[in-house]
Amino acid sequence: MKATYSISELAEEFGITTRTIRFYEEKGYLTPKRNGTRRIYSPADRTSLRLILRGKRLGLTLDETADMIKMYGSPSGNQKQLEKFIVRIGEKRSELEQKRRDLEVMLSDLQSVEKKCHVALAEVAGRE
Amino acid sequence: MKATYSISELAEEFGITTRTIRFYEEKGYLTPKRNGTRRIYSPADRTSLRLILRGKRLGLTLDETADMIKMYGSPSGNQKQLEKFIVRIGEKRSELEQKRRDLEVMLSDLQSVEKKCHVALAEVAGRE
DNA sequence: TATTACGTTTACGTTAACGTAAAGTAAATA
DNA sequence: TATTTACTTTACGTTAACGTAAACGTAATA
Repeated sequence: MKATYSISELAEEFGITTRTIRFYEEKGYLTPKRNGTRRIYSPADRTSLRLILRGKRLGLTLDETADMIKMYGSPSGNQKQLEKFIVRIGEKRSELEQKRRDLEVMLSDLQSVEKKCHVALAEVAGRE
Repeated sequence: MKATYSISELAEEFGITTRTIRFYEEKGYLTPKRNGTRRIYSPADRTSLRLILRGKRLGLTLDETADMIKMYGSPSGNQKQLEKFIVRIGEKRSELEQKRRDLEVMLSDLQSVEKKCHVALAEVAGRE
């Protein structure tokens, strides 16, 4: 497990451009250390980046993803704050569960189309 | 089951604006009939809209979703076309399965945070 | 030592997916 | 008949998430 990463290493690993990584920093979603003028990324930075890209794949905005990343910190605060926080978690969860339902439907639709395809293929093959 | 819908009926049902629906038509993703100048939506149009919004929730672009909708038609063509089509379906499926894995991870992360919250709550409650 | 590789900042450009506003039509209702 | 109510077209505006290009710095290599 490497201790630090350059910007182009991360860009290559995740299949994105360095511009994208700098953009995330510009917007405050990443805060790498510097060696002189060069950016130095820690494993924690790398993890943040991974989470950002995961959120992106699921159609979350950067703000939404940043919100989720914040949630991952260990929960603190008084009773009221904790209770509010639990409510927020519940809201996020139902969003994600909706997405999961959408996914299941799409996947099963795809599967049924694939079956039809194989039937049609057998049709064609049977005619030669 | 209604036979036709007005634009505002659909907008209200799906929680979007009429502008959004007109935009989808402008881009060719919907093609309602007309009664004079008024748009008349069939149940099939409504289904298309539902699929578009489902894709949107999952972070698909309109083009990607339109592609998927096209796939849902009954498959036709010669052997080569069918085989190519099956490959495309497989690609789409692995995309969606990646999304599903992402979702599962996020959901389980959320759940573990929620547990921590309840522990913290018990802590606080035990102190009064 | 020249040049290649990798990095930097600054700044304007682009695209998708709508928002918003203006100005008009057409049917239903007071 | 006057006025809502619902709908229309046209057109410019906005935001997120980067792309692209210019001009420059620095460190390793030929």
